[in-house]
Amino acid sequence: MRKERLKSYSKFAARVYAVAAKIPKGKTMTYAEVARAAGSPRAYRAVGNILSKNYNPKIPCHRVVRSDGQAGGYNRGGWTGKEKKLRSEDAL
DNA sequence: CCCCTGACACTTA
DNA sequence: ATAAGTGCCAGGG
Repeated sequence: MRKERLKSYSKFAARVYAVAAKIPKGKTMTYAEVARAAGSPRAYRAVGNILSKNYNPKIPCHRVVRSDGQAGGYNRGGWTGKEKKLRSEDAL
């Protein structure tokens, strides 16, 4: 049984969710930007970590990309074929 | 408190 | 351009 995440996330995590959910359509944010908006510009690592542990359906993780502009991992490595094309143009 | 893990970023070879 | 190493931060056990 996987660990139940419940709402045990800290303020930082909640901030990350808020920021990620705020990403407008046709736009992409890097983990660094999200971490910065979350309050810790150096916590881009924690952002990815929390995002992966606490995945929300309202959080378009595929819009969150790396500094290279390359997407990281959606759904813990589970990409949907359509999403792949979508994130190519980002729902353009 | 200590150790491990993780969907990153940056530098050097 | 690619690979490997290092540094950063937060969460969970």
